[in-house]
Order: sequence, then C-alpha cells, then structure tokens
Amino acid sequence: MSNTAFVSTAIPYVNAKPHVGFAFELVQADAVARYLRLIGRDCFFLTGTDENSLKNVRAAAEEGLTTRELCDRNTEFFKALLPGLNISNTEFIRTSSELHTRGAQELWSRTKPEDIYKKHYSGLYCVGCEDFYSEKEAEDGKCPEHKTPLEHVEEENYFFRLSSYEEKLLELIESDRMRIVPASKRNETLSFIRGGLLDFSISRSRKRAGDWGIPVPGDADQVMYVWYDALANYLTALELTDNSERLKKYWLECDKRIHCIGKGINRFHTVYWPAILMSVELPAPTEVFIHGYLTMNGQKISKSLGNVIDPLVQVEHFGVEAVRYFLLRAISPFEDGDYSESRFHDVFNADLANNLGNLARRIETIGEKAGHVPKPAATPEAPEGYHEAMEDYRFHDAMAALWAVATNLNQRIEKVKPWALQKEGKKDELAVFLDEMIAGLGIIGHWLTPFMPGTAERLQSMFKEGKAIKRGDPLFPRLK
RNA sequence: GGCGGUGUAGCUCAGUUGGUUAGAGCAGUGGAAUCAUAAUCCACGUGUCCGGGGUUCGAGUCCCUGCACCGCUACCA
Repeated sequence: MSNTAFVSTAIPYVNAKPHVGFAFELVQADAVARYLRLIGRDCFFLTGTDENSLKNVRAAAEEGLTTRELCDRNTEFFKALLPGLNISNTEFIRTSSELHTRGAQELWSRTKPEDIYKKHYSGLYCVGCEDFYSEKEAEDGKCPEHKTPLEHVEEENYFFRLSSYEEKLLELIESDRMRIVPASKRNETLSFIRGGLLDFSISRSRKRAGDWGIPVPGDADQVMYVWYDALANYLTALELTDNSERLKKYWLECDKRIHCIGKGINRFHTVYWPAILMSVELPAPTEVFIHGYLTMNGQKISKSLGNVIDPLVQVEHFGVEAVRYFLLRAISPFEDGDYSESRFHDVFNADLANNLGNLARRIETIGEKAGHVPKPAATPEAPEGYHEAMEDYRFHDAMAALWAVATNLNQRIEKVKPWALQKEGKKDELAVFLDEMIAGLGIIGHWLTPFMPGTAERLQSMFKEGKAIKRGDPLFPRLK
C-alpha cells in the first residue's frame, strides 16, 4: 500500500458561471481528499477547467471576445469558488494551458499505433450551429435550433479502436480493480460494455472546431476531440510529458487513484478513459465515484427556469461550513438531491445550532465557570462505522456517526447535571465530567475535518490542552 | 422497444441471507429541566410497507402481474 493518493473532480466547461451542482462535486471531492490526508496519505487533489470546447468559441463570439479572453475571464469564476468553499486542491489545470497541450499530445503520441486510425465521418451538419445532429435530433432533416435544412457533410477524423478493449474493460471492472461506486452505476457501465463497443472519434477538423483546440500531432488540419483532451487533464496535471516525479508518486506508484464525477459523464470515465490508458500502458483509475444531480426546490436547475443559484451567494448567506454541511449530510451522495432553502434552514437550526453548536456552548460555559483546563489528549478513535462509510463515499453516514456522539453528550449532560455539581462544590467530579465531554467533542473535532474543516479547527481550539476554557462566539447562531 | 432501478410515517430516508408488537432524523403534541443559541432531555406514530395475485408455518423482504416515476441504450464535463 502506498501512502499517497490522487483525487480529482471533473473539469467543467467555462461557458457559464459555476452553479451549486459543481460546488457539490468540489465539496465531495474535497471531503475525500481531506479524509485521506487525515488518515495519513499524501494526497494530490486536482481540479480545473475544460476550455477546448466549441461552446466556448461560440460563447466568446456572442460576447465579442476572443475565445482566449472568454476562457481567461470565466476561469476566474471557477477559481474563486475554491477559497470560497474552502477546497484543499493542490493543483488547478486549465486545458488551454501549455502544460496540458503538451501532455495531451504526448498521450496521443504514446497511444498504440494500431489503436488510432483515420475514417470518414458523415453526418447532418448545421452551418448556423457549426455542429452535427443525429437523425433522431433533426426532425425532417432540419436543424432543431434554426429550422433550416441540414447539410450532409463528410469529414475525415481519427478514431480510437475502443472495440478491441471490451474484454479487458470487463475484467477491469468485474474484478473491481477499477471500483465503480455506487453499484447501480457499475451495472450501467457493465451492461453498456456487454452491449458491444464501437470505436469513437477522437478528433475533428480544425475548421469545424473554430480553430480552437489541441492540434493532433503530425496533422495540422485536425484538433483533438474535446473529450479526448479533457480526460487527459488528469495526467497532464501530473506532468505526464516530463515523466515526472509527480506522475510516479501520484499515479504510477500510487494505489488510490480516484475520480469524482457526475452521473452524466460516467461512460467517458469508466469506458473510454481506462481504454485510452490501457493503450498507452498506464494504470487505470482505481476508483470512480459517481454522484447524482441537484435540483432546486424540486425543479431541475436551468438558466431558462431562472433558478440557477450561485454557490458563493449561499456561502455569503449561511457560511461555508453550513453550505458544506448541507451538501454532504442532507443530500445523498449517489441519488439526485434537492437543494431548498427551507430545508437548509431546518437542517441548519436542528443539527448545527441546536445540537452541535449549543452543545459546544454548554460545555464552554460550564468549563469556564469551573475554571477548567483541558488535559493533553491523543488522537481520538473514529466512531463506529465512520471509516467504513468513508471508504464507500457515504459521507452522510459518516457524519451521522459524528452527530450521534453529539447527541450522546447532550444526554449525558442532562443525566449528570454539571450545574448541580458546581453548586454543591463537587470540583473533582465536575472536572472528570468535563474531561469526558471534552474527549467527546475531541472525537467530533478531529473527524469532522474532511467535511467542515473550519468547524473542526474551532472545536479543537476551544478546548485546547493547557489553556483555560474561555467562552467565545457561538459556532452557529440560530437562523430566524 | 431492450436492459436496469425506484415506489416504506407529514418530509428526507434505513430496513442484512424472509421470522416476534416495521425503524431513524426532522416536523408535530405533552411533560421535565435551567449549564446553553427559548437550545436540551424524556414520552407519544390506527403507516392499506404503490395495487392485485401467489409461494410459505410466516413476506416490506422471494415469484408473477398491473400502475407510477427514474436511469442507461455511443461520441452531451
């Protein structure tokens, strides 16, 4: 077992501002990375932006910017999300960067020659959209967007010979050498592969791509298809080109290589990507964790509905810690979940203010009055079921285990009645009781780190060894 | 159409290989307590476990069937 780990998010398109959906993924991946560090692994945590897309070319044109200008500007919105959500990424990769470009070309060049071939691609093309439509999408051969007749266009593209990887992929997944979580998504992938794999296009004409993208090595008329290049980010960020120490440490010799992705891009990560890696003789990821989508007050989040919420506005409103708590605890990691302010409000008051926040306050007050000084403590053991939950990406269950500790402490307070001990002058008994309480809060303060690093830190400093307890501000003031 | 999944208390969901009075959290009602952010603690659920058949001594849990919703079904980060 190596003591390193690699964790990544998917890289979003930058043609629009980030919304809560991506914040959800960032926070989950961050919890994974922070957890791995907490148990002693040196974790490389990667996120970034996908910029070589025709969508970006178009979005830029609409705004009268160059594609580069649009990408530079919008990438900042995504970067701003990271400190805002307290994300502990170690690297941020932009696919329009020089490092990525070189790396993606290197990946292409290393691909087995027999796995890449040139083939005619034909389809229905809309000049207005500069895009192809399938016959299903195009009613009566007309563009669904422009309602104009589509042209039949033929083009030569490079294809990847995915068809020759069926058996190897099945073996990889069935053996769980690449573990897909949850099982329902694993089944989806397996049945997709069993249905037979077709080769897929990995390039397009430079012209059709709007002269934007990564040139195919040795063919100036072709750029890489955005999917091929986007997937490469995981390795280009590790300095694939230079065969670096990073690559060795966090991929080649690392036994935890985790991708966190949304359900819509399962196939790309569990079929195409491992096949590409096999062709270049690099190891596949060891785990792919697939999360669901968020809805907003029960509705799909979309621009047209006008219910796109900016995660940073939420953070401003409720604080990072509360936003992270809600996303990780109140929403299933695997199923679609609903983000509603009324539920947020309820969960905030019940769990954060009333339970944990009030508990910490009670102990602080009692401790301060008693003039208590916490003793040094060893790293506390995690509650029952916590590690198992984390291994399976059941963040909500791991947190439930932590909150059960808080509930127990509240119950103990009622039973022992420390205020009575104080009145009766039973100092020793009170001190023993306070040590018990502080030990309990120490468990929470330590193991809460992956989810709510700020709160974990505050809890730890509240009851720091050798420092007399002094009441501070409440952790989570109740919401009205 | 094909393959797969879901449907359990007002809400969000747990329910191992079928086994006693079906559970948790939140919300609600009543009480206790006063260290605390009117927070906490205790007590309280007559739920057609989607409908209908069936297997079984016994089914939320297995089989068949009907209904509703969802996912995948090839180039959408």
